[in-house]
Amino acid sequence: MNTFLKNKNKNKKLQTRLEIIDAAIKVIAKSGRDTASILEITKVAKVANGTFYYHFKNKDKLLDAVGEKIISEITASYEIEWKSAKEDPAILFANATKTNLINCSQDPLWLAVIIDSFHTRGKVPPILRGYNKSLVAHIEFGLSKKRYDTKIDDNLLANMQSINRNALIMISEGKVVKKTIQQAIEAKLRILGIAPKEARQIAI
Amino acid sequence: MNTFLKNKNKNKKLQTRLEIIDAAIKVIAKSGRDTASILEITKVAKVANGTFYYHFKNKDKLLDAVGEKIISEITASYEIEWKSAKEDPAILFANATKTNLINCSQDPLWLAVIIDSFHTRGKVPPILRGYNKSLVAHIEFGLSKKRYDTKIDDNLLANMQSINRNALIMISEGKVVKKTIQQAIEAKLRILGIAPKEARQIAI
DNA sequence: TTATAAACTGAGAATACTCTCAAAAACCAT
DNA sequence: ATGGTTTTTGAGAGTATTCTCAGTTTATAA
Repeated sequence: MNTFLKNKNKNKKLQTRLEIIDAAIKVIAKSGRDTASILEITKVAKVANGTFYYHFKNKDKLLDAVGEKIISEITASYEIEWKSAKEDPAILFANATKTNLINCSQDPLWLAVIIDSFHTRGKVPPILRGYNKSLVAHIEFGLSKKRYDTKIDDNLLANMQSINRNALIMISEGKVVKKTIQQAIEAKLRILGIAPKEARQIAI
Repeated sequence: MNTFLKNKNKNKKLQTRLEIIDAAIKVIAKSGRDTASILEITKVAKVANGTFYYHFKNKDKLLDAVGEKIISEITASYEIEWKSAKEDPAILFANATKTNLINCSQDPLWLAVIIDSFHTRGKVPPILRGYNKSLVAHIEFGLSKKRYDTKIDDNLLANMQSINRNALIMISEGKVVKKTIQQAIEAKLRILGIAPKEARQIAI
């Protein structure tokens, strides 16, 4: 069998795989990761139950794939030049938060899955894994410029993530996106040690 | 049958009920609300599976009872005079937060159950229900004294709760209690609009 | 001691879910 | 068309869970 055939088959296989992932996103958005069943996902994807197990070893692997898909969609056109030394770190950070929250809010289904991924015991889902690294870099940049008054530790990072999460929940419940994002930015900057009034200025 | 007998029987019934609730707390602390099974709970409580259904209509009712038990334990000796008009609202709020977090940390099992109760989709568990009311009262008091710079809304309350939750998670993971509580207080005051340095002073 | 109501028991019915596997279908180079 | 390979199918084995219920045990008033 030549390469062409192999690619043909690969594409077919890939397409079914993607259909299953899309169905999973729908079902997870509705019922949450834990309650979502393979049976319902395959029903939505219109494939047989066994097909699922041809494509994924188990439910965990599917959840990884779902997380990776959403991450890649969200971060696709998402690059912040936080290194540009001239800019105010607080403003860079505000912009990054805004971009991030807007990207997450693009699709109600992603929003639901991302929020669901915060409700996690144990293993951190892939959706959340990459986030801390860039967050730390941002905050370190601000600290190096003496812009913030805080220390970086797990507690701080958790609080930053929680503020994002709460903003996303508000958005998913129908609150005005722009105002909600402003509130999130203001809260985060205040925790970092920006003066209350200035934090509000930057957030607007 | 006279009252005495009825009371005797009631006590016996009550005791079994309490044993089931205690077992439930152990199992939920280990596996979380969703994964905890009646079967395992009755095994830990050393009663037959059927006994559970003699005492509780279903798992939901048990979870309510667990929440109520923990709440009542935590709030037993817990009364803050936030009305005392002479005091600084920020200091009162700091003390309330401290008391609350310390109370929650008394027992690792409660801690685990309370943290688990934050990981919730849908219906708010009873453990969390009462909290917002006193939180709002505190913040309103501070606003009336022009001490804070913020507005009260769902987002603010959610952020306050999240900071508590993150502190409890840190404590349950072995972080130093005192320092963790200080960080939580500092973060909450900063979000409310207290100047960064002053927030740290109050938190210490 | 006995009668009676409350409390408890555990087998099993009903349901739901994950995952396997032998067989069928689809695909495509020849 | 043929044949070999990949992909899909769905029945069902295995497991786990919730909840019911007919029958047993326990406590105690009389």
